[in-house]
Order: sequence, then C-alpha cells, then structure tokens
Amino acid sequence: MTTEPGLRERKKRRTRAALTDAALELFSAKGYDATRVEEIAAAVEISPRTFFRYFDGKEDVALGQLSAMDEDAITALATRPADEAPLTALRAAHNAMLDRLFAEEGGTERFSATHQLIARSPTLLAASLRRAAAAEDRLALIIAERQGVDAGADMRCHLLVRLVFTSARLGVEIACRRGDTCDDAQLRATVDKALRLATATLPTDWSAWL
Amino acid sequence: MTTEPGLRERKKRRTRAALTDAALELFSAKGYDATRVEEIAAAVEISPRTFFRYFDGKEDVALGQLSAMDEDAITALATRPADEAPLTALRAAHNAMLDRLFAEEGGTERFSATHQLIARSPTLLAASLRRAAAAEDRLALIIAERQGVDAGADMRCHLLVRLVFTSARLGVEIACRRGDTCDDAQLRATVDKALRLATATLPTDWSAWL
DNA sequence: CAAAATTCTGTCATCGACTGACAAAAAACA
DNA sequence: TGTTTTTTGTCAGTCGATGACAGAATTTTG
Repeated sequence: MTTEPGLRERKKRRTRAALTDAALELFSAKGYDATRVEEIAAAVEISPRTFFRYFDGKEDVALGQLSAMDEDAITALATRPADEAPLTALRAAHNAMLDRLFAEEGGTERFSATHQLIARSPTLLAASLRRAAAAEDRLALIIAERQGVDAGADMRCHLLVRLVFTSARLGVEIACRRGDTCDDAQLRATVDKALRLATATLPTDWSAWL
Repeated sequence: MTTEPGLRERKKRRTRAALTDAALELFSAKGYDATRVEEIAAAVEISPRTFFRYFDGKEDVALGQLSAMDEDAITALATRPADEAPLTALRAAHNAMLDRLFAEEGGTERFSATHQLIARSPTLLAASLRRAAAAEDRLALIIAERQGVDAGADMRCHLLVRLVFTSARLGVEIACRRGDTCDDAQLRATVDKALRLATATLPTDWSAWL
C-alpha cells in the first residue's frame, strides 16, 4: 500500500522543508516584508519561479504551520462524538490541535516564531486572519451538521466557533509575545484562561442558547 | 474659526468622493480583484499616480467607510462615563457607531455594499480583518485606561473588546448577505442578537470576571 | 494686478509579488 | 537504451505601489 517514496518525492520534500526553514530564518532576521522571495529562493539555490511551484506565495510559506493546525482542528472536531455539546467538542478539538503541535519536533518554537512574525507584520496579520476565518467557516459547517441545523440560518454555529477561536487566538498572542518564554505548559494555560473567560458562562445546553 | 474652504479644498473633496463612488461601482460590477486601479483613475479622469495621493491603495478606497466607523466607535467609547461597566460602554459605543452610520445619507447602502464586496473577495476580507484588529487594539487600550489596569498584563481588556466586535461583525455579515434586504432596523436587530448571545451571560461586574 | 511661494498633478522609472509559455534537464518507466 | 512524464529555469509580462522631477494650478504676497 505505502510504496517506497522514490527519489523524486524525497527531493521534493527536502526542498520544501529547506524552503520553509530558510524563509522563517530570513523573516525572523530581516522581517517578513523586507524579505524578498528572490532571497528565499537563493538561500536554497532554486529559481524564484520554482519557489512559486512549492508555495502559493510568501504568505503560504510563512503560515504553513498554522494551516496544518487548522486542518488538525477540523479533523479533530469531525471525529468527536455527535452527542457531545458543541462547546465541549470545540474545546476538545482545540486541545487536540495543541496536542499535535506539542508532539511535533520543534513545533512550539516554530509556532511561537510564526506568531512573533505576525505581531510584527500587518501584512502577515491580515493573511493569518483571513486563513483563520476560512477555517472557522468550515468548523461552523461541521457544528451545524452535528446539531442538524442550517449553518446559513442559525448564527449559533458561526458564533460559537468564533468565540472559541477568537479567545484562543488572544491567548496565543499573549503567550507568544516576544520576550516571554513560551513553553508548552504556559501556552496551554494562557489559552485555557482566555477560553474559560470567554465561554465559561455560556449555556452548555445548545437548545437553551437563544 | 471655520474659514471658508477654498477652491483647492473643494476640488479635493469632490475628487475624493468621485473616486470612492467610481471605485465602489466598479468593484460591485466586476469584483474587487478584477478592477484595476488604472480603471478607477480613468473613470475620474486622473492619472493612476494621483489615485495613490488620495488613497493609500485599493484597499483604502474600498474600506474607507469602515475605517471611519472605527474612528466613530473609538470616539464614542472615549466619551462614555468612566463608572460605566466596560461591557455596557462597549455596547453603547457600538450602538453610537451604528447611529452615525444610519444618520449618514446612503450610509447603510454603502455599508451593505462594502460587506458584500468583502464576502466575495478574500483579499478584501484580509484587509478588513486587519483593520478591525487594529481598531480593537485601540479600544482595548481605552478599556484598560478606564479600568486602571495594564492592557499588556490584563487580558480581559482585549478579550472583552474582541468578544463584542467579533460577534457584532458576525451579525453584520449575516445581515448584509446578498439577497437579503438590509434595512437599518434589521441590521441593528441581527447585530443585537449576536451580541446578546455572546455577552448576555458575562458577569457585569468587571472585578468578578476572572 | 503681477510676482513669488505653495501645493497638485502627470510622466517616467523602478521595485516586488506573481503567472503563463516554452524549452531544457531530470527522473521514471518500458 | 530509448521513451515518457515530471520538474525546473528562463523569459516576458501584469498589476499594485512608490520615489523623483518637472510643469500646472492655486494661493499668498508685494
């Protein structure tokens, strides 16, 4: 089933990884906006044109990890028991996402570095918020399906997702502020606190929330 | 005190207004991304270079009204009584912002049109979210000052602002969806509902919210 | 009113992200 | 080895955005 990944495939993986590494290094050193695609490509000795065959653009290489985490959250939510309260399921999905982040080698460091880049570049902030919004829309659709309602008509689906992920994101921003040590435990604690403040008093009972 | 605005000033105002009108028209007709700055400039018979002397860029001409509303909200919050509960003050500020929108000639129509553009263009969505984030940061600073806390250390300031404006924005998105009639009353009602769902159970007492 | 100072505008050149087209190089396959 | 498929580099071009400079319009001043 899993055929040995040929030379071509291995090479592609290596190039892609080298590009992300070089890009994040350059972004951290000179800033996101001041780094030209040309430089990233040169650092890995490929042509600028080829860079755009590996990534959709500068944003994509900077925010790749966040996109992967969005997928994690969506997958996690989709595999939650259907009888679980939506808020519970969402918090569990977010926790699962963090679990996978912490499990990844150097995951937290890259995550923290990415958020420091975002904090320093309005361009990147815009891009990350757009991606977050897209992911949140997909999560809302899953919630709607779980609850058997129409996502277009029932604002609770979207609202709940946004409350959870907006507050969690604030926790992340605070924990990843430059200067702070950002270990796994502290990150999780800060996110948890923000989540609790925002959602603790929300009714657990979906049908009572109107 | 208020000197008569000379010919130069009147001309500038007219050009600026003509540019926003032409731009919104073109954006609605062909889509934001498909509209080139060159076309907007041509519609008003100025050079593309001059366009950039009136606006910071394409985003700026599309989202000008939203930026003005952000300023309204900030001004409104700043003039709220200091002994008012933060959540109450924020909701009042948001209401005042809507009041000014509704008072403006054709305000609601332009507002609705802008949000339909945003819904159709990821580029514009990114830009609008970045602007919103910037405004929310400023609002959080005002809340911190009112409450006599450090905005950097006390996450409640940022969290409260985000909860209010995130839920309000969801209400706006829903009310401005294409096809719906978007009159003032319905817009306000939808925003109110989202706001209530998100914040009704939050403690009114700031010091109890920990 | 005319001259001088200020401000606005258009032209030109340039940057940087991104994309389509095409041919050369590399890897996979027969 | 020769053929097919995929990847890569080069080239040209689009579009948004910006600095520099000169000419035009407006305001201010004498």
